[in-house]
Amino acid sequence: MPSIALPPGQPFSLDQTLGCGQVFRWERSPDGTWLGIVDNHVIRIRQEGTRLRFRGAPEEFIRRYFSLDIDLLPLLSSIDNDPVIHRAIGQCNGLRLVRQLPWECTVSYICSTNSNIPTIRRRIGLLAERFGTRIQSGGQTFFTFPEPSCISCKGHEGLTICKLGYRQPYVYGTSCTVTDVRSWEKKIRRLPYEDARKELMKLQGVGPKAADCILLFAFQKYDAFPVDVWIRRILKEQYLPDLPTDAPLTTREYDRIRKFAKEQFGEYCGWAQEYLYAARIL
DNA sequence: GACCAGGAAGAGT
DNA sequence: ACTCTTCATGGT
Repeated sequence: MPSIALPPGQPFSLDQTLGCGQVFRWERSPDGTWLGIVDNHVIRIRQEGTRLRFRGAPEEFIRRYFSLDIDLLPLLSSIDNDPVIHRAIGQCNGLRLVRQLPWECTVSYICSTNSNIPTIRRRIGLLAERFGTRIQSGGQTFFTFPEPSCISCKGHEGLTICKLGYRQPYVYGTSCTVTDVRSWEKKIRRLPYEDARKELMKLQGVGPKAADCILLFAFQKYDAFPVDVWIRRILKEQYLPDLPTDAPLTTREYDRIRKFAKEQFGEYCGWAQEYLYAARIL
């Protein structure tokens, strides 16, 4: 089994990284081995101290997916600007943002609205089972995440068994809009954060929160700061006590929070968001 | 059964 | 440009 030696001074925690809620198609077995489907790879990976043992994809793919090329300590010290984020960083030692595939990430966060993580995971799994390509690995069957044309091929009723609820027409509509994933991806990647955000929000089912998640998790726009109910709660408790409690989050409040986060944490505020989110339960 | 979950669209104003 | 309502599903 191939392995990667993590260099000293380059913190990485597989459990923090895959367990923090940024990805939906990874599962941890009791012995600590994670199994995930990324693109057309069925990856099995475990961490033994400062060594990663893996199967199912080339080493370079693993390094890139887990952002092992990023020098984490300077990045963290750039956001480590107050006691609250300091504690979150301490609690989530070795958490890294991964580089998700844009199309899968987009559909995932369309499916995420007003839902909890287990439900989102189930929807993504159903989409793959229904429309993805079969992969055999280790005597088991898995499915890739489907291309847009595969999702839309049977009309929007074909999606019903995936139990997307009111998100079904959004996934269908967006699949019809993004016919050419490669050029779509290239177009978004080329744009700076604010422009890319506007472009993504043209897609059905993609609002401010989903757009920010897609930009942060799939396009490495690290100045994106997704605001969900948890982040809003944390910011109200720890930073902005005058935020309204339970009224629906308006565009103006969302933008105020984004602006605050950028000023408080800097150009890597998206990483701060993920540390705060991951530490929310602790 | 009420309430919540990594919100967004559409109508009405 | 703001406010209000509705949306489908599963877990607690």
